[in-house]
Amino acid sequence: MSKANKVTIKTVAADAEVSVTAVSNVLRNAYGVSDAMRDKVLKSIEKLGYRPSTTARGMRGQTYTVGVLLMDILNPFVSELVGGIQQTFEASNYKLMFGVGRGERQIESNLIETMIDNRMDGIILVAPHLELDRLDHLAREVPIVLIGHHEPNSQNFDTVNVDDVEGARIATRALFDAGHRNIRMLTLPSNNIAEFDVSFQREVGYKRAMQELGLGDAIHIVTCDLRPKTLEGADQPLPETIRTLLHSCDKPVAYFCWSDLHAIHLLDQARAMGLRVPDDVAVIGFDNAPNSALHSVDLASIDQGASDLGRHAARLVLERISGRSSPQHFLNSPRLVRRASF
Amino acid sequence: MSKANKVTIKTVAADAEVSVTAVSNVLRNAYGVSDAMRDKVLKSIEKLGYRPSTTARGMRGQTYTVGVLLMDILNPFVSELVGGIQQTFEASNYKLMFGVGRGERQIESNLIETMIDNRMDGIILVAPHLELDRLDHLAREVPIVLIGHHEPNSQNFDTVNVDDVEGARIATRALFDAGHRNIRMLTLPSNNIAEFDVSFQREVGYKRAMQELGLGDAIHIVTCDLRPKTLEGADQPLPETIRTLLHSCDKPVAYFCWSDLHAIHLLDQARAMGLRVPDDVAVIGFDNAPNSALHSVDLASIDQGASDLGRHAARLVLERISGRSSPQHFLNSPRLVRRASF
DNA sequence: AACGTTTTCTGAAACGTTTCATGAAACATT
DNA sequence: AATGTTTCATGAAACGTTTCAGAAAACGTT
Repeated sequence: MSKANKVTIKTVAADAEVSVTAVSNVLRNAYGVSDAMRDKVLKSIEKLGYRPSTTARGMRGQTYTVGVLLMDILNPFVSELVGGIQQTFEASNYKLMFGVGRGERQIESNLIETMIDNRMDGIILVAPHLELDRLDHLAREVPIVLIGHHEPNSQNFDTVNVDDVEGARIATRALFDAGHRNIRMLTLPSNNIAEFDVSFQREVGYKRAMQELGLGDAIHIVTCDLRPKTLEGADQPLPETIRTLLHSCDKPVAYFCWSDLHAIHLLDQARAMGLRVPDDVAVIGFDNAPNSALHSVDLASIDQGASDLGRHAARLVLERISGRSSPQHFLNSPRLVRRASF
Repeated sequence: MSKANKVTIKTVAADAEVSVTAVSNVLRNAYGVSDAMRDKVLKSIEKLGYRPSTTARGMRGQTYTVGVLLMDILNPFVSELVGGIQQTFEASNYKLMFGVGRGERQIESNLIETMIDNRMDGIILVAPHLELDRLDHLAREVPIVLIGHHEPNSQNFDTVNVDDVEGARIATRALFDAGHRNIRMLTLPSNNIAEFDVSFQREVGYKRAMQELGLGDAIHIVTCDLRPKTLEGADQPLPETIRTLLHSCDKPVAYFCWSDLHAIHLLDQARAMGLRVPDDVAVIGFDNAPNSALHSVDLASIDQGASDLGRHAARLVLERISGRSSPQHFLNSPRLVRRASF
């Protein structure tokens, strides 16, 4: 590829007739550069179209790059989140790079290692499947902020979440207030769930609400897996499981779903089976995905304020990069978006 | 953060009692290392948990990292694409890093620069809004493969596409064969569209099919913008525009939509307005998004074979990294997925 | 005028790799 | 036994930054 005409910090220094150090100082607007100096250097940089090499920077100082590890790319929650993160970063001079973990521990771990190998200045992890000690270990190497992962007592990294317990409570109570007593929760199989997972926290909220409503004996949690990652498409709930579920349960029934990912399919299958919504089957989901607002879906859902979460996480990681070491744990308030599904 | 115990290539060399060069050679399995040497070194690497620093590598040789620039993250087509890319990369020892351009030229350009600053070994661009000369310029710095961007004669980079013209023809003819004569196309406003864009190519295919079917006089292309990027959520078509569209046109009408992104909303609004599908309004989309298969959507669509495209692009970029310089332009065959929407 | 501060600037070392030039050892060919 | 060829191993230079230690200049204070 390219050859000679590579413009480095040396080229700039020569052109501006100053030292290399001076250019570096201007670049990082370090202390002790005169206005005259800055002008000269900036002019040369502009003229030559100079861009500092991130790899070279990484050898000594910062890379001005932050890594974001996403579990899966098609989750609508993730899209909104990313928007929030980007918004905050636009105002900074840090760059964002993303990794896509596809929900597999091994890939996630590799990606985090890669980010560290790239000397990224900080890392935002979205709903990682990693244990506390592993996270603590990583946090010793690089500032870490978690989104969608509950470790409210961790000392070495920050967390940003919606109050999942409260969100589940709100949904469950809303179903109750609408007259439902046969209220179930649909979530992921427990073999994939740990206490720090959002779905676990939502189960806690559901159970707590049921107790409070005097329905402790009616607590009923059913599970439905996502389709195995085919790499051919998005994660989708297994439609057969959902059909069986709907066939086998007494009507009327109300479902609080851990995610719109499931809720939309539940609603869809219910309608396909000719069940009346919300009279026979009522549903409230979680995440308020864009598709939930479609007329032919019309799914009520708990909104996390994902872009808010993204903005907060971005702010926190930038704070940590500039020195903060005390942990912060942010909890957003969930909001019920009412639609005709209950 | 971390302190002394940093394990570098020197540490490994010392531990294995060999030269630094030897370790480097083993790492890149270069020519001329004895089995004994390799064993010793690998053992030390394993023991010490050594990982080469990508930034340091970038200073001289390769970084073993490939960048992927996505336009927008929530497009279902993108998700499938990424799956395909990742699948191919798993077998290599190259890593992937993603950038999200949100369809804005400025952000896209910055991200590409960032990837070059990071000395990435190759770049895959998904539907970028960049002109040929700019791309040619970039291709001199780094191997480039484009997905969803038609420059079939470019000499300096590869392209990977579905045959968009043919896809549009298939859809248009399918509507014709179903008895429709009032066949329109719904696409993006032309101010955002260039000849290299997939939507432009689909327009070409639509027009060509109409000509072939003797409906040249009935060619009718209508446009609908996507919602301004609020950063608060996904791109969505403007519902008002779509409603106006449906109100104002004679029925029965058939729409070929440039993307399911629009088609799903068109279908949704049609049903919300009480129009009969497919008798009053027939629709065929493009991309075969996962949601199109929902019972309450049931949208026929042109499938691009996105994961195939991803695999091809990945292969091509790896080939270019290992030296190929002649251009390759791959065209996938589109496939109509029949559903009740027409 | 002498002295201490502060500001502004610089050369050189350091970061962790890869690559280059070179040489020693082993092997093959006469 | 002498000579060429391959294989295997190495020390040192190079990559493009940041940072360290310190010099020169400007400024304030006595």
